[in-house]
Amino acid sequence: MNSKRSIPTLHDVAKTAGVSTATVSRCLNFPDRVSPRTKDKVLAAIEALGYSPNFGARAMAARRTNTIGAIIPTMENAIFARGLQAFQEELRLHGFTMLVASTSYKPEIEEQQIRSLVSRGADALLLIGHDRRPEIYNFLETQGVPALVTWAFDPTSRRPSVGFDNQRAMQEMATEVIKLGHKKLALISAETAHNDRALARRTGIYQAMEGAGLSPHDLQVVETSYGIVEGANAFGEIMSQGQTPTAVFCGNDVLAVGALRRAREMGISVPQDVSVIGFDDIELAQVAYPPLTTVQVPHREMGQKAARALSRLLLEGIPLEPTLLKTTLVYRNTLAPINF
Amino acid sequence: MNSKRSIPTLHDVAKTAGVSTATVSRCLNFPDRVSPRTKDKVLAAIEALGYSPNFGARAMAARRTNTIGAIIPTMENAIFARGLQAFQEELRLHGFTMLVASTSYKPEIEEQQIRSLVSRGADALLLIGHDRRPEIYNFLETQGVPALVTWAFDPTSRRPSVGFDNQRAMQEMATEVIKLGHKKLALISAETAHNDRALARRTGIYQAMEGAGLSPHDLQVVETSYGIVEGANAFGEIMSQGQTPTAVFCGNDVLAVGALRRAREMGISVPQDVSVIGFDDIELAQVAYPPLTTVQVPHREMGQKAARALSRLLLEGIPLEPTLLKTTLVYRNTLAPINF
DNA sequence: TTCTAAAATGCAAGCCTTTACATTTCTGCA
DNA sequence: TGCAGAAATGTAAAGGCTTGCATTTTAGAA
Repeated sequence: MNSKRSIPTLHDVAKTAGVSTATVSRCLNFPDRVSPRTKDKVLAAIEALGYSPNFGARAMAARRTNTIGAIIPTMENAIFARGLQAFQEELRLHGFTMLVASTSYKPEIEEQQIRSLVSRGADALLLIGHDRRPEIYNFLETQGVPALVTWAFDPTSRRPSVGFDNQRAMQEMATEVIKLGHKKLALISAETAHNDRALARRTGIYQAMEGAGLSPHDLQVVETSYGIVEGANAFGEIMSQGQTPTAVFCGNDVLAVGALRRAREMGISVPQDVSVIGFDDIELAQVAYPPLTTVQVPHREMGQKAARALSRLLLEGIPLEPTLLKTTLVYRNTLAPINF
Repeated sequence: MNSKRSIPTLHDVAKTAGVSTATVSRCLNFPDRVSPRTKDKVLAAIEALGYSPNFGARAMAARRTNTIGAIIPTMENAIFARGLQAFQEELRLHGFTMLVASTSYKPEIEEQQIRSLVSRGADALLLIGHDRRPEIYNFLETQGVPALVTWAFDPTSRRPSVGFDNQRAMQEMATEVIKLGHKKLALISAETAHNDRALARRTGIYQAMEGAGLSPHDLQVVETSYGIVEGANAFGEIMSQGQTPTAVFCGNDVLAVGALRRAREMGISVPQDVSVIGFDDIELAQVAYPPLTTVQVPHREMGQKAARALSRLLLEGIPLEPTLLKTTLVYRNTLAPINF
């Protein structure tokens, strides 16, 4: 019986409170345009009926959903989980809800997800990295859905982003490493195919090498997918070649932790025999043994600022501004000078 | 000019394709109820116009949003990130999108978020744990929004859940620990106030102790909030008392990793001087040093099964069934017998 | 070729809220 | 008390899609 009673509508509330639907609507959306007496009646009716506004109708009439979509590779990567968490918390403060979709790093899935979230009524989108087909950007434009790029900052791109300069950050780190005397280098990179962040990090190393007069051939690059085991295998591969490097950069901390583990298994001491450098500074980095030298990225700050920028755009019409966040080199125990 | 052109509607597509709106709609929703020739025309029109269905209208007309809400404490906790990731992936396979909200472990925020997601049109909800006010469950019922509880399994509750038995899992682990000769125990617990999972885990230890004839007084309990540092501090507190335990249970792996770290700082050897036991088996546990003995929980499986159950309910009307998932004891290097 | 049943398509009524505009009710002052 | 202007409230249209039902087209059998 209870379950058969249909869901109460604005109309029911209006009838119960003895007012018009317009008044009830105003009560909800502009409480001070309504007299206190009426407001009380209406709120009582809402309470009594257990009314909750119908989302579809609301979205249609108001032409907005107060929902923002976020499309990331995967939440299992702590950097995205952390950033999204901050993003969502900040969004909530401004009255927005977060829709989440993931791509497993596959561009086709990302396209689908973008379309899906747009047709799901997202008022705006958070995207990772700049690298996608222009058609997608066009689609977003015709649909009138603004998109903000994060986790990357490309000064040459005209699309606004809230992020950090992957290339510069890695270049700084590599410069320090080279200063310590390292000349034979390796990089365990995430797959660069559709990942401008991974690409930028690699480029950063090349630039540092060039600046120090090293040949690009002195960097051995292995690309691998994401995961501790994958990092371990890549490290194993690198260290079984003839010419072993003295410093191994890793595209992210997870790969680095894998490298560390394989090093231990192979009886290679870090940093005595080889230095290992991570990227991101997630929790894992400080828990790893030995604690990992890495590049600290302000993931939470990024999520928060992205949310703020988007709310301001949607609520006040303030256009998105490119925002560059700072990264920091974190020296822990996996990097040592070459003449140890 | 381009940007001024308004967003195309179903009607525009119908006109362009020379068919009725009903046909276009069917093309989108029941492709095989439409002749191939017509379908081609319509799809071409959709493509040409860059049409994407209006969500609000769709939701209103169809009385559903194909959106499922998930309300978790925080994505920064890897167990939830992992579970949600699997949840979202599976949801996508069935055509649903995931709305995410987080509570920071605060019941008031959870209530708000539940209301918020319901009014955001969530067709169903994923919730963590059983413990919440009956009013909330009533609200969900009047709104006709089914909710599925996860991360917990309470055989006495009539609400369906897809989860595991926290109490039983911890009891099994504690029984093993006691078998190894440990008699003085400690527990670094997550806050139990609004967390039935934490409570159940504690109860599990008490039950194992009772089964082995130990007094409840032989378990020293410290409650703390989530975090590595928090775990470290709790461990420090426990080990500075007169009566130090020989085994320290931790409510989760993160706390355990903190304990491990503080142990090292204090010069306490694990497991020689004291055993440390985690819960969850997240990545951190295997990376920790020494690798952590813990309880493996099938987070991904849980997310996936929850998604399946909910899709089946929404798509085919198959009611939710309580589903109990198995946990496993994972022996690594932080647990040793007492007469080491 | 004609007829019938099935398949494809069209028509039009909702779905529930917001909001511009119209109307009524106050409030305060002359 | 009467009146103007402000405040509160009401009326009704609009918003884009789905879907039950009606109609047309098609395919296959006679």
